[in-house]
Amino acid sequence: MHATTLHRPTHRETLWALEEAFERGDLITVFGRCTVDYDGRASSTLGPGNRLVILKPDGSTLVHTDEKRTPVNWQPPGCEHHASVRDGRLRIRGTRQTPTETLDVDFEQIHQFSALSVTGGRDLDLQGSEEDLRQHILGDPSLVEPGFTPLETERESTAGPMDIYGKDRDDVPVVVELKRRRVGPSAASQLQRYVEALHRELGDGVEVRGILVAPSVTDRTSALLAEQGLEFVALDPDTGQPPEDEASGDVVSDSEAEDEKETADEDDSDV
Amino acid sequence: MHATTLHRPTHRETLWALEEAFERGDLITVFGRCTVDYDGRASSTLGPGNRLVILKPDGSTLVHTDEKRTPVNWQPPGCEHHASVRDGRLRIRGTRQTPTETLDVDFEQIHQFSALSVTGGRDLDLQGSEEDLRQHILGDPSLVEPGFTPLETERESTAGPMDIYGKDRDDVPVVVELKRRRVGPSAASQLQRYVEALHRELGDGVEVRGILVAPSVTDRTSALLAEQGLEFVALDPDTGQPPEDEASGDVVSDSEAEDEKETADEDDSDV
DNA sequence: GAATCTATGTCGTAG
DNA sequence: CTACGACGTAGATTC
Repeated sequence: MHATTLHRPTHRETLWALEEAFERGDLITVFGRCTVDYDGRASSTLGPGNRLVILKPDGSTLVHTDEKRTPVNWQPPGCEHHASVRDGRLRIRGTRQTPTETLDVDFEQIHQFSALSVTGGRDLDLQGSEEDLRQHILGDPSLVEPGFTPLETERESTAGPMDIYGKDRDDVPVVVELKRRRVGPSAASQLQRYVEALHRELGDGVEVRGILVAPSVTDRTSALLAEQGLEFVALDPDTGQPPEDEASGDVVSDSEAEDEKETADEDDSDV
Repeated sequence: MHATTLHRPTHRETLWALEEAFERGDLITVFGRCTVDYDGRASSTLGPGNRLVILKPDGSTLVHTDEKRTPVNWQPPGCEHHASVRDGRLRIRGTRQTPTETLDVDFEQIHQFSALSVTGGRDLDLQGSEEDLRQHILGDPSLVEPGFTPLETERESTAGPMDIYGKDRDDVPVVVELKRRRVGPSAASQLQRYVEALHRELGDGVEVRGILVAPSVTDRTSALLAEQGLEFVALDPDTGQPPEDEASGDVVSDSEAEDEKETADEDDSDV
């Protein structure tokens, strides 16, 4: 692990440092006053200002201002970084193909340069996804409704793959569409497409049910589902259980507060 | 403008520096070996590794590894930053309400701390958006089809607002849905929802046309549109013209190459 | 590569 | 606040 930092380097010093950092595969940050030009799927220009530019060894490029989670300009992974000095000014260019896109960062002044070696520990363990919800249901299909039997996941149709395909207690085909959060109209339409595709596949005379499973649903979407003869089942992706009624108050255990107290002593400090 | 950097600071030194930086409203970067725990809409844990942590004065928090454009963990704007030292270890916590979410970054080792004052120049000028496409069409409605007359944009319906509402040469109502890029099935469904809503509003006997305008369309979506009696018009959001046939080769002007040559001299350098 | 869908999507805007 | 849709969405998966 190493971290090199240059304070107020010249444009040319930064170019040298960039060359070495590219070579080492470092994660690079450049803080300075710059303009940004992007051209590709769309195009944009950004006037002069102080920004934090991040260059990752996988080709990702991020230009961050002091606001927002999303970079003001960027380049996705796989782009090629290229730095140059023209008329004494540093330019960092990121280019990619398919689609052809170019991002130019032109520096007026460089306040800080850093090259950081970032390695290891990249795998995230995430819970509460749509996949979790599916596992809950496959483990206990009656969560959808008593007598429901899943037959297939990702079953193909002309409208694309459906989340869960199965039959109800009366052997009526059922399409289940899962969403990890409150659903809007697009989810109802998506389910509708699958139901229609199955209708065509199995014959117009065959009944096909469509069930949308999500923690909750908006009013308009609820109406849309009713119109289309689709059903809704409320399930939480974390627990696989029907979500708490919003009227019920939160029950908070006091164990966490005790932990805080235990670890606090005069050597500890807060900001 | 200022930029303070600490090289291999202690956890406690970093805490002090954080306090001052929060106070000043700086953009903060902390590079170090850390673990990350997130709990909120979903929940996740991330084992030890070297990462770049960015704290913005608007409350945004980003944890970046050496890969991907998207941070491995984050907190959106509006969250509150809080730093503390427990048992000699720095913890940075970001919390927000609605929804309740907590992000904890626990440091084993801090390789570098920086506080940067980032101000001004935040306005981006972006071209080639859906709004551009709309302007092209309103300026020359015949781009959709000869005789088309736009009557309203963002016209409300029970299915939500439609991009352009108008009439064709025979006074038949037309819903136009705009997309800035190649469209998939969801766009067809969206248009279908609007057409159905208009049908109900104007009476089932009234003919309503739906036209999807985008640079191109996938095959399955094309079939979906045909089934539903919807139409497609190919237009490029940049030019407002029918997109080039993919068979036609790119015509590249050589002016850029000349520019490069002009500005290149022995003082200039590339990486 | 193209197509399709999920996402702790994020972001803007209207109600 | 919520709802709804756009986004240079990014990212994963499948074909």
